[in-house]
This record gives sequence, structure tokens and C-alpha cells, in this order.
Amino acid sequence: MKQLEKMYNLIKTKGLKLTPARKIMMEVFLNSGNKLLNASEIYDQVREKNSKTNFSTIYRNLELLVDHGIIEKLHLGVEAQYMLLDEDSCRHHMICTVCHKIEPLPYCPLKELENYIRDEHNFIPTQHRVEIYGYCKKCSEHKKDK
Amino acid sequence: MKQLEKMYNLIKTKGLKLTPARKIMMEVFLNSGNKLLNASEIYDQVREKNSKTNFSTIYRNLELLVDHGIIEKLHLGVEAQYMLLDEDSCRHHMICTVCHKIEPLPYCPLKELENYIRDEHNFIPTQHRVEIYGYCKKCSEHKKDK
DNA sequence: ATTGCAAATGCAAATCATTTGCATTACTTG
DNA sequence: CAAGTAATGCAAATGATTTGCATTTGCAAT
Repeated sequence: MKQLEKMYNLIKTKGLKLTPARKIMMEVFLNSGNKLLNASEIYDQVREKNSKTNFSTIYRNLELLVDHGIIEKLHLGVEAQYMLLDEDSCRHHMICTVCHKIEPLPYCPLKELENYIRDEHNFIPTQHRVEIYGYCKKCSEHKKDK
Repeated sequence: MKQLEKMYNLIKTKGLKLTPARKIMMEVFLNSGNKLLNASEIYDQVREKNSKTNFSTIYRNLELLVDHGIIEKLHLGVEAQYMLLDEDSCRHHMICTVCHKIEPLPYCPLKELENYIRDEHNFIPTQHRVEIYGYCKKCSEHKKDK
């Protein structure tokens, strides 16, 4: 439960009120098993614990949490997906195309690339995103079907 | 005009009919100056040349062109964006956050990274996407405001 | 503890991008 | 040139996300 307390404190630190909806949303993220969640998955899971929470509350809080750097919003398809953004977080992920589990990649291959881009392409890099799609360990073991 | 003819042939090669809407859409892409275009930008530009083209035609053709590997669809924000996919195309882009011009990156930094991922993370990479955000040449020259 | 108030919420309706059903039209192949 | 299928126009549906407004609530100051 220490993780959860930390999240609560983080929310307060940012000057946000610690409301029931927000508490439950943090639980949901911590229990997501590192999967990307879309708004309605989050909504459904929050409703299991507090059946009166409204969809607009979910959306408003997601936006707020993104703005405060607590979660990250990814637009991989028609609907946005969200994930917890931990301290040492980076923008490099391994995303399983089967189970949608997302794992951070603790290594940035782009240092040299950015120098090359700056020097050879007259483009000033400020941000980058690397996404590696494929099969995570579990899914590659079970993929007798594909 | 050679470029455009090539596009026309490509469409026919794929077994698609060469309709006015499709012709104009190819023109729009070729004249986009390598910018990402969203559906309504494409719609507006097509309407300039053929005022009766319907939005659903645009969407249907965009989907078809994506399916046939003629254009690429990127979900960077709420609305999808599209770009021409040329022969030697890769999934590595430099995207200007000011003017939204997109330039392909003729170098893949991920060969080694994929080996590392496979060996150290038990993850089998099948696809990847690299996006470098920043200022393109033009915009970095003019950015007195930022 | 109680109060005051800005922040957060619920609700319903609006918005915006995208999709779809269906009747009509128009490319292309023979 | 005709036939058949693919493509289109139109209007309405869908689905995700946002917003206005009245009500409630967390929490800092009393």
C-alpha cells in the first residue's frame, strides 16, 4: 500500500484535492499491471469501487493528471490511452500488440541520432518518442495461434 | 507532373479505380510540402478543385489508401493525420512542432536496440516507430517569438 | 469542530471526428 | 457501347470527448 500513499501525496503536492474519484483512479493505474488503459476501461474500473462516479469526472481528472505530469496520454489509435508516469520515466516503450502491456525501456538510443539530425538535417530536436511493438514474453510463449 | 502520373498508376496497379476524388487527393498530397494533413484539411483542398466531393468519400479513400500502402495514417492527437508513403519510406520522422512539416529520417537507429531488447527483455520486436519532435530549419530561423 | 470558498462533481446536452446504410452514379473491362 | 462492380453523395448514426451549470465537497483558516 506504500505505492498508493505515494500517489496520494503526489496529488496533494501538486495542489490538487484528494477526492474519492482521484484516489480510486490511482488505484486503478497501480493495479493495471502496466497496461495502457483507455478512458472507458478506467471508468469501468472506477465504477466497480464507486458506482456514482461520472464519465466527465474521469475525463476531467485524466486531463488534470496529464497536465501535472502524473500520467501520460498516448494517442495510438482512435481513443487515447493512459499510463502512469513514474519518476525515472522515459518516452521509450515496448508495447505488446497482443495484450497491450507496456514496458518502459531503460535505455535511450537517440543521443547520437539527435546530434546527427542537428548537424546534417538542420532540425533542432526537442522531444522524441520511441515505440517498439512486438510480443512480450508471455504472449510470445502463448502465440500458437498467430 | 511525372510524380502525379506515377501516383495514378500506383492506384490503378492496386486495382483501385482512378476517380476524380482520388486524383485530386493525390495532387493534394503531392502539393502538401511534406506536411501531415488531417482529414478536413484534405477535404478543404479537394473541395477547392471539386466542390461536390463528400466528406465520406474522403474518409473512405483515406482508409483505402492506407490499406493499400499508398499513404500512412498517424495518430498523434485527437484527429488522425496522413502522409504520402514513398517507396523507400520508413517509420522514422522528424516532425516540426511549429509548422507540422514532416521529414523522413533516412537512418534507422534501432537495429542494435532491437537485438538488446530481444536478448535482455524477452520481448520480440516486430515494428517500431521513432518520432523526433523539434524545430525544422525554417521554423528555427523564425522562432523569435518562442 | 465549524465555516467559507474555490475546486470538484454529476448530469445532460453539445461537439467533433469518423463511420455507415442505401440509393444513385461512374470507372473500367470486354 | 453495355454490364457489372466499385465509388460516391447524402443524411443519419456512432463513439469519444468536452462543456455549461447547478450542486457538493475537500481543506485551509478560523
